[in-house]
Amino acid sequence: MPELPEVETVRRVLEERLKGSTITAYELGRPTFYRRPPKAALAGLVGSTVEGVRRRGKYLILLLSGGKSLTLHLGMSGRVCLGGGGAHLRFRLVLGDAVVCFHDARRFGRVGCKLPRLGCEPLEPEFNGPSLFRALRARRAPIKAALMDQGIVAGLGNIYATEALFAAGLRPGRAAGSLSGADCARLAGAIKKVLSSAVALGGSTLADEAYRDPLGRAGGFQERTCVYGRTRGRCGHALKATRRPIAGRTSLYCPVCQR
DNA sequence: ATAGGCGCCTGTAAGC
DNA sequence: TGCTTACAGGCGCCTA
Repeated sequence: MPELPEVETVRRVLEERLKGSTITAYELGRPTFYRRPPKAALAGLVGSTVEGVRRRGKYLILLLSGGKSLTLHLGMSGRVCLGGGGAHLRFRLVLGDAVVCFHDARRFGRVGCKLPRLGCEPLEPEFNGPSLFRALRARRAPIKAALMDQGIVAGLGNIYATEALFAAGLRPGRAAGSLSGADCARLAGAIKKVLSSAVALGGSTLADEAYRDPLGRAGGFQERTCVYGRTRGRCGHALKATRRPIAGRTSLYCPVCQR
């Protein structure tokens, strides 16, 4: 599912391909099927030039001329494709010769939404052991739920929260506020390491093929996971699932390596 | 303010 | 073989 590394991979391709292009038309998918983007988000779209593509957490932001911008969220199954058609078309942008399609089978994605309050960008320097410790100290929720809370850290979902907790040797069910400064330093480092390695590999394309970059290329991180999607950990130990799901998600961990 | 649960969705896979 | 059911999960909203 598109998390920070997948969205960042999409961002890089879009920025490279679209920067400097002017939007000549757009098209909405079946409006009875997909909720219409807010009118204000579409106003003045045609004629605007793409000045850059940003990412904030799991949100993509097209920066447009005239101080405008257009946000995209891929949700669970959203895919951005350069050119071509395909099923489940939600939104299409035409920029001269270039065409960008947003396909969204499960309809959890968003176009033109307002950004909610988001926490730290985990790959920025302001995210570190001390800032993570401050953000978690008063929390009683399980650490994994806190990591997937976009208002605390922006961009982590089930895959990368699971992998980061393994890398830091922490169990997903542990109360967030019980982590020491040293735990937080280790965890912040693990998050940066896992995310940057996943970005370098172009994200994760799982068995369901839900994610591919805008040129149709699969990611490579799924082959490097230690825990997620495995029955036996990369460490060689049998993995366990927490007795109850955390934040509604099955949560795998290694009972030997994670304490 | 925080935490937990539900509903939204459909494609895939497992189960009978 | 063909049907039904469970599961996947990001996020907004609701309640306590």
